Amino acid sequence: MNIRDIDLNLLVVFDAIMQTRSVTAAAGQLGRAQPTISHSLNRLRLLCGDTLFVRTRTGLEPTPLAKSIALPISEALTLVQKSLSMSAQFDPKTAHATFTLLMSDIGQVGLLPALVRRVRAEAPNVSLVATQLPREAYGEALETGRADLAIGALRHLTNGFYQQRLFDDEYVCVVSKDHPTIGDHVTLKQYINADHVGIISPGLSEIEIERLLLPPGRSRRIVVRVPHYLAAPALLKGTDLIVTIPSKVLQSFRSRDQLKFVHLPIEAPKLRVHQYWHERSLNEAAAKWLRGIVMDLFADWSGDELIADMI
DNA sequence: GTTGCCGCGGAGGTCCTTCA
DNA sequence: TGAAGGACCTCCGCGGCAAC
Repeated sequence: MNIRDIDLNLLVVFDAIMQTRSVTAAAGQLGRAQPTISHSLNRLRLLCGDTLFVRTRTGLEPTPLAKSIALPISEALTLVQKSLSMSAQFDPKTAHATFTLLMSDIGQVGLLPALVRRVRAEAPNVSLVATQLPREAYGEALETGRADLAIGALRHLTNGFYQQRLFDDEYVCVVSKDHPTIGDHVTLKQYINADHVGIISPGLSEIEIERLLLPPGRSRRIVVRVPHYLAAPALLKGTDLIVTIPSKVLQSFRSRDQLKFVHLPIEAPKLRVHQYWHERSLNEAAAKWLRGIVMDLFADWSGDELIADMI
């Protein structure tokens, strides 16, 4: 028997006759005419090479073959029905799912704890995987489904991607508390002449950051580059280095007592943090639920409640 | 790759008859 | 009484093809 010859509706008819032990009753159950069900049964008989049901005084009695395939067919139909309805709706209370989120290390420290608490409260069988990829790999990860959501300032994600603003942040400078030349504020001359720590951010490239923060034609001297924000405090202590970071990153540093922050010497545009997803998951119920949770948690987020937990 | 058109085959419906 | 099946009709899905 070739699976291509099987019409799923024939299995539905078989299941209905198995339940009712009657062609007429099966027709009533399925909303079809009695001859229709009879025709369907006939096609099934030809496909299976078996009469499947024989008439007796008490109704249609299944043959041994019909009895042997009844349970697998019933389970298969249930599975198909469940699978189709699962894609259309998502019940967080009962759903088993794993979501992969792309976010920076600081996102994992600052944003993830609140998200985990919320997800565990609403969806006990849902797991989260937080990971960080090179900037150029974010798009492909979302496009192929290796990741469900990305959080950050990922301005390079445009065609085929959707975004939703979560909160705004601003850049600040951080230096060692005993910095030899920078006191309570930093001048533009001091900022440009200083030796900088560069963060290899998955969001904005260094060129984009320079364009945002510095007057045209000016550049910073970066003497050390690190891939994680959390590496910055150790590099700053006892040195004359300076790092430019979003203010919420500063709040996430556990040991801030040996550091001080100063405002930028120029008026820099706000850093807009969004959640990003690919159009493939635009209408997926599970993905919509996750985006709703993230939006609910971090829209106009101050971050204070999270920082309070960490200090 | 998508869309629209056309022809064909098959499934479903009704009506009716036959049979167990 | 209810299942099976024949005759006939309608409708719909699918494949092939062309155009974009």
